[in-house]
Amino acid sequence: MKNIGLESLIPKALEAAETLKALAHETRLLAVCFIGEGEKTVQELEDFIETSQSNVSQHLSRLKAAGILKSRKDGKQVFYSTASPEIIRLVMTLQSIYCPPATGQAKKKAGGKA
Amino acid sequence: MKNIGLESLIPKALEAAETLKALAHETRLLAVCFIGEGEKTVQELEDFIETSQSNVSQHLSRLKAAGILKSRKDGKQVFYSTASPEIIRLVMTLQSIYCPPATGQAKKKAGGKA
DNA sequence: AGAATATATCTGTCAAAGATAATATAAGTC
DNA sequence: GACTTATATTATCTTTGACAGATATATTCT
Repeated sequence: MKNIGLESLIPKALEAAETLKALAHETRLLAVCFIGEGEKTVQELEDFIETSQSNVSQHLSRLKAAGILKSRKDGKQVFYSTASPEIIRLVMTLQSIYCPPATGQAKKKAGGKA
Repeated sequence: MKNIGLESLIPKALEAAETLKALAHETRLLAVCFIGEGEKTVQELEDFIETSQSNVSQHLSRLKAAGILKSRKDGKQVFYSTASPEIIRLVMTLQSIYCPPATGQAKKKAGGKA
C-alpha cells in the first residue's frame, strides 16, 4: 500500500488550511453535517444547534465566505446547502475516522453467547 | 448517489473539530504533509518550512498534543512521524480536493483562441 | 402603513492563537 | 567541566475568533 503523495498538497497548504479553519468549530461542523442531509433554514439550524440566532447566522456566514455553504432565499426564509461535493467527501472522511463503519462482520467469536 | 450519512458524525463533532483545529494552520499542514513522506527531524522541518526553531517546535508540540504526530528521541535529535493512518487519510482527502488527480483528459476546447 | 417574522450585520468585550525573543534543558564533543 | 548543537519552554505582544446584545433589512400579513 502506497502511503506517499502527501507532498503534492504542499503548494496548496494555505488554501486547504483556510477550509479547515472554517470547519474547525463544533457549531460549524454540526451545521455542515446537518445541512448535509439536505438544505436547511436558519431556523432549523437554530433549533438543532442550540444557540442564538445571531450566533448561528454568524457561523453560517463564515461557512459561506469559505465556500463551504451556499444559500438561497425564498420568501422570508434563507435556505443553506452545501456548496460542493468535495466538502461532503471531507466530512465523510472525518466520519469514517470518528464513526468507523461497523465492519459488517461484528467479529464475533464462534459460540459467543448472549 | 447517496449523499447522506453525515449525521452520524454529529455526536463526535467536538472531537473532530479539535483535530481540524490542530491541522488548520498552514505551517502545521505543511509539517504533516512533509512528515507524511517519512519521519523528519525538527531541523529538517525548520529548513523546509522557513521559520524559526521556536515556531516549528511550538507547532509540532501542538500537533503532538492533538494526537496527530508522535516523536522519538535519538541522541540530540527528535524525530517526528505521523501518529495514525487516519490522519494520512484525512490529508489525502484534502489533497484529492485541492490537487485533483489529473484526469488524463485535459478537457480542452476545440479551437479555443486567446 | 404598521406589525410581525426571518435573517443579517454591527459593536464591544473577552478568550485563544500566533509570532518572536529570550532562556532552559539535554546530549554530544573537546 | 566548558562548549556546541538540537530542541523545548516561557514571557510578551499582537491578531484573530467567539459570543452577546442591539440594531438593521427584507418580507409577509393585516
